[in-house]
Amino acid sequence: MHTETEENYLKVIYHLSVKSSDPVNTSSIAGSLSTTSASVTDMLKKLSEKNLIAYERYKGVRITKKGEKVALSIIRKHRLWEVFLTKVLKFGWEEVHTMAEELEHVSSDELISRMDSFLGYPEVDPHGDPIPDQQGKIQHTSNSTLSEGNLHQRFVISGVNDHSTAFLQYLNRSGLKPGITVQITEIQDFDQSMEIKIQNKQKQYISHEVSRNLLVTPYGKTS
Amino acid sequence: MHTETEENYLKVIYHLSVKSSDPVNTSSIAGSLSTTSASVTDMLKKLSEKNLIAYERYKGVRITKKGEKVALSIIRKHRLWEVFLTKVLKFGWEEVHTMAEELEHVSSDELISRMDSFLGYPEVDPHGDPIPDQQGKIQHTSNSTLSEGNLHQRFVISGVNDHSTAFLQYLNRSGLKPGITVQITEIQDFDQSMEIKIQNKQKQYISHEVSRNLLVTPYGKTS
DNA sequence: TTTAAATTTTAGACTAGTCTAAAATAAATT
DNA sequence: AATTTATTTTAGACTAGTCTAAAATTTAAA
Repeated sequence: MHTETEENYLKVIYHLSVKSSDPVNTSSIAGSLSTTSASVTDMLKKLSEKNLIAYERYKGVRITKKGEKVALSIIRKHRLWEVFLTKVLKFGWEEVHTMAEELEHVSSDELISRMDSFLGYPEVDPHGDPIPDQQGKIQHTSNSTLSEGNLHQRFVISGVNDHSTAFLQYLNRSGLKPGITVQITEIQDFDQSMEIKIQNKQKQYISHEVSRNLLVTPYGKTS
Repeated sequence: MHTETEENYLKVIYHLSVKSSDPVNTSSIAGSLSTTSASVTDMLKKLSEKNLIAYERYKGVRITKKGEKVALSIIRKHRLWEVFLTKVLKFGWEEVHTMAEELEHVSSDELISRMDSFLGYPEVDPHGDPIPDQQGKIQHTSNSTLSEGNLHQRFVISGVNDHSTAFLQYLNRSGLKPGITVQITEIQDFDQSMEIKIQNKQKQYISHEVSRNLLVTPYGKTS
C-alpha cells in the first residue's frame, strides 16, 4: 500500500502531533528519523500530494485523518508484535523495539488480526502504551507521572515516557515495570529526588529524571 | 546485512541451482522474479562484485559458498515462519507463502532462533520442505513422486513439487497433505492417471499432472 | 559453415529516497 | 525597523533498482 519510508514518516509525524497541538516542524521530523531537513522537505511534498498530511511551505505539517489512519495501523502492528515478542518468545521489554520496527511493516492485515486474537486482544504493549484497534481507535493515556505524586501516595506503574534501552534496562534492575505498585516514602525538596518502596522489594532512591519518566495511576483505581 | 532485493535474487539463484548442475541462466532468474533480463544482468554484476555468485558474461551464474549461506538463511526463515503461521496462527498451507515472503527478510537472528525453539525445532515446513539449521545445513529430500509408484503400493505424502496456491487448494479439497497415507488402486496406461485410496477417505482419480507433483516415501519407512 | 534465431548485455533513462551547499523565508535581537 | 540568526526550501547530484530499445554474443538450423 505505502512504502516503508512513507510509513515511518507518518508514524513520526503522528507521534510528534500528539505531543503538541502546534504544527510539526521539519527539523523535529529530521531529528526523529536521523535524516536531513532537505530530505524531509522532499518527502513532505510527496505525502501532501497523497493527502496524508496537510503541508504549507515554511508553516509546518499537520497529519490528516487519512494519514492518521495509516500511522495508527503501523503503531497497532508495532505494539502487537512487541506483545508477541515478550509474552510468547520471552524477550525483555528493552529488546523488542528494534525487531518490532521491522515487523510493523509486514503488510497482511489478516496476519495482525490473527495475532491479536492469538494474544488474547491485549490493550497495552509491554511498555504500557495502548494498542489501537482495527479501526484505529486508541485509548489515550492519562499521563500522570510519578514525579507529580505526593508523600505516602501509592501508585501502579502504567508506562514510561522514555523508551530508550538504557532507561528500560535501569528499570529492569530495580524491578520497575507496568503493573508494579510503588509508594513514595520520601521526597527531597532541593532536587525532587525521592525514595520509593517497590512492591516486594527494598526501598530505593530515584532521581527526578526517573520519576518524570514513569507513568502511573493511583493505587486502587482501575484505569 | 544485505538488501531485500539481493536476498531475493540469491534465494532464486539457489533454488534454480539445486534443480540442475548447469549454471543458472539470466532469463530463468528474470522469469522467477518477474523482471527483465536487463535488470538481472545489472544485479548479477553487483552480486558477483560481492562474491555472492560466480558470474561470467554470457556464461550464466553459479552460487558461491558465501551466497549459498545467505540464501539458506533466508530459506530457513521463510520455512520457520510458515510453520508458525500454520501451527500457531492456524492459517492454511496454501495461504502462508506470501506472508512468509515478507517475514523472511526480518533480520534478527535471535528472533528466528527463539522462534525455532518455540516451535519445537521442526524439521519440515507445512509443504514438507526441509528447514535448514542455523549453520545452513539442509536435509535434501529423496524426491520420489507418486507418479513413479506401482499398482497397490502404499506411500506417505512427504511434500509437493508445485507450490502454487491453486494446486494446494486442490489438494486441500481431497484431503491430501504431508503425513497422509495413500495407496495406488488403479493406473491407466494411456494417460498415466491413477485411482488412489486416501487415508480415511473415498477412492479418488488423480491426473498424471497431480501425481507428478506429489512427493512420497514408501509406507512404513521412516524418512 | 554461414545464416537465422534466441539469449544476453549495454546504453540511456526513470523513480524513490537520500545528500550537500546555496538561496529563501521566518524568528529573534538590537 | 533593521539586521542578525535560525529554519526551511531549492538546486543539483548520488545510489539502488528498474525499464526499453539497441548492440553483442551464443546457439541452432539450413
